Amino acid sequence: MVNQQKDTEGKILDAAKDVFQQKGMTGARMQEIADKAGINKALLHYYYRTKEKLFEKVFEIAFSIFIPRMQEIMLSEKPVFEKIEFFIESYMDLLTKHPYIPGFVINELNRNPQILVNIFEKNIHIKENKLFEKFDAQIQAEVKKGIIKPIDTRNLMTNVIGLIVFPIVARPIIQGIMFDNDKKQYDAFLKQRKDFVKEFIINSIKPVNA
Amino acid sequence: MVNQQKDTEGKILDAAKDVFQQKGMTGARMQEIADKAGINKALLHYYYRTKEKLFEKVFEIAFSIFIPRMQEIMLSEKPVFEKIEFFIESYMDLLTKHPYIPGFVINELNRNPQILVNIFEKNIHIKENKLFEKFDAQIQAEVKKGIIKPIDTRNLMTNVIGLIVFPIVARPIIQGIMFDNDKKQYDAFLKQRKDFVKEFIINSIKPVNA
DNA sequence: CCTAATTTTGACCAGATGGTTAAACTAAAT
DNA sequence: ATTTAGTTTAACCATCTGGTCAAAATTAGG
Repeated sequence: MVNQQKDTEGKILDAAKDVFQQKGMTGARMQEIADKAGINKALLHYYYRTKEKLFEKVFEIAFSIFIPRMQEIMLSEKPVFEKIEFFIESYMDLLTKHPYIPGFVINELNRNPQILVNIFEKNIHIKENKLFEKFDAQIQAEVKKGIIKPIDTRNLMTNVIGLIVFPIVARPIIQGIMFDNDKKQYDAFLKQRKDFVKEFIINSIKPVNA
Repeated sequence: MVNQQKDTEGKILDAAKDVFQQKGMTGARMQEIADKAGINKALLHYYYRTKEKLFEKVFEIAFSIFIPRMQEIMLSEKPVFEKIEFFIESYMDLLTKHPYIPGFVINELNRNPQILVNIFEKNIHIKENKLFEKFDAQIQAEVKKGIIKPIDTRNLMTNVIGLIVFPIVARPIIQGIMFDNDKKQYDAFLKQRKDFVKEFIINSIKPVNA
C-alpha cells in the first residue's frame, strides 16, 4: 500500500487525542493509546519518539481547532454586535462537537503554562495578526460613535468566552448540582443557552438610549 | 508531646493539598508529598492508607471551602440584587486566596464525575438544603414583583459563577494572549473586574423601565 | 522505671511505565 | 529474484511508583 503510513499515523493521533483529552498528559498511558490505535506500543515511539512529543502534537491540533474561526470572525468587516452574536453561535456549536478540548487545554496550561509559549513560537502568525489590537480598535471606534456603551475590550472578551466555555468545562458540577445529573436535560440547557447568552451580552453593551 | 500526631496530620494535608492541586491526582507523587511534609513516605500510608484516600480528603476540603459562604449568602434575607453583588465580591476575594482550587475541582470532576456523588453521599446536608430551589423561588418572586427582569435561574447562576471562575481557571491563556503574560497586569485586571462583573450582571437583569 | 501503645523510619517489593533494540515483515524498484 | 527502504513486532530494560513490613524511636500510663 502507498500509505499504510499515513493511515497508521492518523490512527495514532485519533487514539492519542481520545486518551490525552480524557486523562490528561500525566494520566495517559502509552500502552492504552497503542491498544486504542490497534498497534504495538513500539510503533508509537517509531512515529513520535516520546510521550511528550505525541502530547505536544495532540495539544497543538486541539488548540488550533479554535483559532481559525476566531480570526475569521474577529477580523471580518461586520459591526461588533453581529460579530459577537456570530461568535457565540459559532463557538457554542463548535464546543458541542469538541466538548473535551477546553477542559483539556485549560488543565494542561495550568499544569505547564510554557506550552502556550511554545505554540506561539511555532505558529508566529497567531500573534502577528494582532487579533486583539484590531478588535479593540473596532470596539473603541464603535463606542465613540455611540453604537455601543463604553466598555473595556478585555473584560468584554473574557465575559463572552467565559459564558461560552464555562458551562462546558464545569459540566459535571453544574449538571450534578442544578440538573440532578440528568444528561439530556443538560444538553437541552446548553442548546437553549445560545440565545440566552446572546441576549445577555447584547443587553449589557447596548447603549441605554437605544 | 501531646499532639505530634495532629501536627503531622496537618503537615501531610498541607503538603498533599499543594501537590494535588498543582499536579492533579494522576500527576501527584506520594514521595513528593512526603518530602514536602518533611516525613517518611511510609508515614503517609500510616495516616491515609492509600493515595486515593488522601486525595479524597484533600478534594473534600477544597470543595467545602466554597460551600458555607454560598449557603450563607443564598439563604439570607437580602433581595436578589444585593445577594448577587455580595456573592461576586465575596467569591472573587475567596478565589484570590485559593486560585488553584477551581481548576483542581473542575479537572478532577471531569476525570471522574463520581467524586461529586461520593461527596453528596458523605455530606447529605449539602443537598438537603435545597439551596437551588429556595433561591429559584426568591428569583421568581422578585420577577413577579417586577424587581428584576424575567430570567431563568439556572442560566443566571451559571453566568454569575462563570464570570467569576473563568478568569481564574483560564488565567494562563487569557494572561498569555491578552496581557502579554504580565502577571502584575493580570492581577490588576482581576481586581478591577469585581465592579465590572457586578455592573455587567446587574445591568442584564435590571428591568428596562427602572 | 517499666511496660504497652503509638508514631516514625529504612529497606524492600511487585507491578507499571516510558522507552529501546534487533529481528521480521512488506512493498516497491532494479 | 534481489535489493532497499520503510514499517511492525516481540522481547526486553531501567526506572518509577504505590504500597508493605519489621524494627526502632517516642510517648503515655501505672
